[in-house]
Amino acid sequence: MTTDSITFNHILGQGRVNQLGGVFINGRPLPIHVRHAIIAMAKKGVKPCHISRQLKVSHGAVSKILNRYAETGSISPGQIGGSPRARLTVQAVEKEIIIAHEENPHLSAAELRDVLVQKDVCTKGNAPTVPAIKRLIGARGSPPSSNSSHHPTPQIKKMERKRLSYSIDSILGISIG
DNA sequence: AGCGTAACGGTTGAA
DNA sequence: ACTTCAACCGTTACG
Repeated sequence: MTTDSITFNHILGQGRVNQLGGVFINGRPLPIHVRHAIIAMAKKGVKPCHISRQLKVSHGAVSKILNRYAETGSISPGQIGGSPRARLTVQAVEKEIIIAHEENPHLSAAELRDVLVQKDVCTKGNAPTVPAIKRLIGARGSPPSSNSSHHPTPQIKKMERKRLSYSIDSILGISIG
């Protein structure tokens, strides 16, 4: 354990030690395996304080990660640098869309998109486009599609799409494609 | 003792 | 190529 804890953290020279004796890198997210361990232990019913001591992670971080997981279901940290325009975790949005769809299967893609905005999961600016949502909910096993009237797809949508080409829309598109 | 939250110092990545 | 800026990070400290 002792030699394992130091390895590359020390080699890289960025490793710092917190009050609990755990190694962390200031300004950087915790390693993924630590996060996974936190979630796994929480699922087993381990109390947060115990998790904190066991993994040598500050209780503040444990609280934060646990809370994030409870709300979004996402283990990964949020997007750090990048564009000032809202860019949030794809997983969170994807999950929210699925949840919203399961809870309200009758809602249209546009309605689901609005729900996302209302839930503050994303904003009007970064919300995925209707086609993207349709693809997402359609790929999961809901086979409505076919017949009915196809949407006219206004030009403004095209503009938005261009603006969001770097955003979750494109990511969502390739993620589930 | 345990948990939530603000403050603090730090890094990242696009503009 | 360099600087700015806004988002997030985890630790620490306080309530």
